[in-house]
Amino acid sequence: MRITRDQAAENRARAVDAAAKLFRAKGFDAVGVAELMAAAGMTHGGFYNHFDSKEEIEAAACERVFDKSVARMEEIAAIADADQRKQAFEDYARRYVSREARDATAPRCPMVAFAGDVSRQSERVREAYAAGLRAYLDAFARSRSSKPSEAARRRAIRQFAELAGALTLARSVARADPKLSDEFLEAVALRRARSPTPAARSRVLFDGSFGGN
Amino acid sequence: MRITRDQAAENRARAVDAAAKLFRAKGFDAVGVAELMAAAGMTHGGFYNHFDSKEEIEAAACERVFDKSVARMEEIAAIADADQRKQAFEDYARRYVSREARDATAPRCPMVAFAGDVSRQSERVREAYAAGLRAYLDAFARSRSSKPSEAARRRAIRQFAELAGALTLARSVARADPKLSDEFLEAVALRRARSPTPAARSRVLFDGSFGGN
DNA sequence: TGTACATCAGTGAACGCGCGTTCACTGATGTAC
DNA sequence: TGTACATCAGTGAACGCGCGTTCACTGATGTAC
Repeated sequence: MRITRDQAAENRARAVDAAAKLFRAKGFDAVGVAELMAAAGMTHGGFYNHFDSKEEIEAAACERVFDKSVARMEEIAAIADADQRKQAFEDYARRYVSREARDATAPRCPMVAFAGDVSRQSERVREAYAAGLRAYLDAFARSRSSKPSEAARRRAIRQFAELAGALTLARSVARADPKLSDEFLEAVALRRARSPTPAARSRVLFDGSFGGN
Repeated sequence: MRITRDQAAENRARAVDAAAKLFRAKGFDAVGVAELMAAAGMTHGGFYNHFDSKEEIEAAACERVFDKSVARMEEIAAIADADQRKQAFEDYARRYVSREARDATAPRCPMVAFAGDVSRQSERVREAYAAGLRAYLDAFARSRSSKPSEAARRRAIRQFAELAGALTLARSVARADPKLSDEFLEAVALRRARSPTPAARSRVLFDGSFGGN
């Protein structure tokens, strides 16, 4: 039964949304076309009306995830007042390594979700990922500092590597060793604190889990 | 045709070795039992003489990879002279984010190879991974500093997150954007240099690629 | 605006394929005497 | 030490299953008059 063009476009968008979430949660290869279409409220047969292959929805979903992350980072970079921007950035970083971010089934950060898998995916997906990472990192560096320089960019890259690394490692042992997992989050969240009390430590992680996801 | 017990034990060990390499290169799910056995010079039918399931060889391979990494880290931690130990540790860190490490098909570091996938694997594999990460991180912290303290451990964790994060990110865009990939390696390798010349930069990355893999 | 028909988004069965696992079989090894 | 037989590591065919992809079909939509 044929449906309206608008309805068809909505159906495609729902499939990409479902893919964005499922791929982040389980990885590209562990999610089948039938599962994607079912999550979008359809059956698998119609998949190829919208996409020429599974590869295409992988790339589309990857772009979708990056679009959201980049938009969020751009918002922070766009804050005119330097102090306010710094505050917004630090809030972002604190939430990035919060328990809530770690315990989410599907990581919000495209790098945490995809970095390990993407080099084994098709060129199309790798290109979408690389373009996304470039845009994200640029916005990240601009959010951190208003004066662009090589040194500032290197500091931004190092800080992002630290954040993404810590969240990835914290997620990797979240179930098997929750205490070790917490250590990864705390070590990064407490970056600037000298010798925090246990209370301060849990406050940082608790606050980090607030403020939306 | 029956073979000697020693030969059988060797065959099992070869299978685990092959698995350690193939799983690091392609991830657990992308390597089949038949491929593992073929890499060890056998056919797939005999697999269940050695392992009760694919899960078991995944856990065994994970342990094997960690054993090597932990042993290497322990060697550094065991160096009595503080200056020599510091030097050995810095060499290790520099090689960790070298181009050679990035371009290796199978990452040597178990965290870089497995962190993204391990939370989706069976409990057996997750436990093997968590035990390995605990041992590795302890040795890493001891290599960095002889005076154990909470703060020193947090610094060690942060540095390891930075190293593993940078290598993971560098690998993720190695083919699609080699320049961006280099930036991740350089930003971490040049950590202590203030404003390095391009020559110094490439020297660091070049030296980093020496000293064995 | 109303009618007639071509279009095409979605359905569900079917395809070939590779996966993890099982199994009957082989024949040299390990063991009992 | 020599013989007889049970053991069992390795082989390769076969299994059920889920995957990505294809296809004949359906029927409301979009279009031409």
